[in-house]
Amino acid sequence: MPDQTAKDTPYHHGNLRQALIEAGLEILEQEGSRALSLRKAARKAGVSHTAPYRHFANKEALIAAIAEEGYRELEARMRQALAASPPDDYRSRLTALGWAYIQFALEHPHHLRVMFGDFPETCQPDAGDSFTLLVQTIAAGQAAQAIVPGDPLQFALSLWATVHGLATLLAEHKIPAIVLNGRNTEEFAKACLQIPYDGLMR
Amino acid sequence: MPDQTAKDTPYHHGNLRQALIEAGLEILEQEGSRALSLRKAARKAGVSHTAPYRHFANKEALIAAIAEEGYRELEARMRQALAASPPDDYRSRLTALGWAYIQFALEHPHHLRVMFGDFPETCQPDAGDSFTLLVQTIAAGQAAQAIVPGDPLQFALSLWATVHGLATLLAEHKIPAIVLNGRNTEEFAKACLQIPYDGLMR
DNA sequence: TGTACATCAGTGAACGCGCGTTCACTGATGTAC
DNA sequence: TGTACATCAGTGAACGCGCGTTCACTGATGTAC
Repeated sequence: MPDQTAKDTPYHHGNLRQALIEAGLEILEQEGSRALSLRKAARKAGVSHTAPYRHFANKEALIAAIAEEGYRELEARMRQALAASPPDDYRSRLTALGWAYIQFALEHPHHLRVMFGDFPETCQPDAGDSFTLLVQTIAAGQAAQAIVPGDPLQFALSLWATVHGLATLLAEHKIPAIVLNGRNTEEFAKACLQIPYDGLMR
Repeated sequence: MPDQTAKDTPYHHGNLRQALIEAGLEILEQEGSRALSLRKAARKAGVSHTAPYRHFANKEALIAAIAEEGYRELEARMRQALAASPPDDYRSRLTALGWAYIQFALEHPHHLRVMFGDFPETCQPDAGDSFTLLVQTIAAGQAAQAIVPGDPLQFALSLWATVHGLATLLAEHKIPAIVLNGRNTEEFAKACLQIPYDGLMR
């Protein structure tokens, strides 16, 4: 085992793969996805610019790993949000899911961009699990007679679109100030989510 | 006036600014936003790579012009969609607006990306006019007692988010195949839009 | 109608940069005996 | 417990590339007289 205290730059990094992913995430947060490069991630991890090739076949592979990390984080947040909301209030439960998604987007806008388009075919929709979470919540709501009958997949996708759209528009600051109307983001986002619950038409 | 037929590469291009914007759009469609460069646009327009600086201060300025072109095109499509739908059926009118938006996204996914984030602070939300179109439609629907009372800005934003989310998810192929369930895109998208009209909760 | 000249549009060489990827290499690690 | 050696992780030089931007320039245009 190398003496990490005496010589704090051991030849073997120890966990370079994860360190590169985290370096990539930092670059993403600080400089955006266009600045993300293998060389910069290596530099940030304190390693020569060819070392990443021990762990990733090429640049795309690093990006894919970063995207996967995002899917995992997003799903974890959504699970936590569900766990923390009242078991029988499906309106709250759906809102909690949506708000968790939006919070992630606001905290990591560039990460979200890597996950959903921006890069080539790299990132497959591994968002599957978070989506399943939403479908299950809707199905449970239907079983409890709290949600209208109908295809839960279809419902889930419509809600997902609303939340995803809201998340990206908020994260990119594309919401006109007039609409926000002085409200904070949470208040505003949750108000937007109410609309598909109750419906617009009469 | 230069003899364009005898010598078809006149020294003066004529309308280089617009030609560069169109070259940029072609690059966007064919190779995506990461491949968009001033030099490539110049090459495509058949001009030296420094010529663009006569018309754009820098790369960002070209990108901003391309984004603006997109806002204009999107607004035009939405206007046409409104004009072509029954004046008193607000459900149809809203769906027409949404479907026009989604069609634009499907035909020009990379253009949409340039318009809504992806690039730095370049692109301001000049989408204002298309958004206004939506707000007005909702307000008219309320005046006609077809739409529930409430802040039309809030309603518009929620619908916009749904449509925008649907558009980006479809354009990036992030919709799980199970959800599409064999339907074509139009059918599917319009079904998604019905949900905020009628509401999920009961 | 013809000419001088200011103005404008486009040119091409040059700059410095960071990138992805390859290659032959060297240092560290751990396992078999 | 000690040593040989295969294996693995990281190095550093080198490649070729396309990029944004600058600069002094040249060719074309149109207007004033």
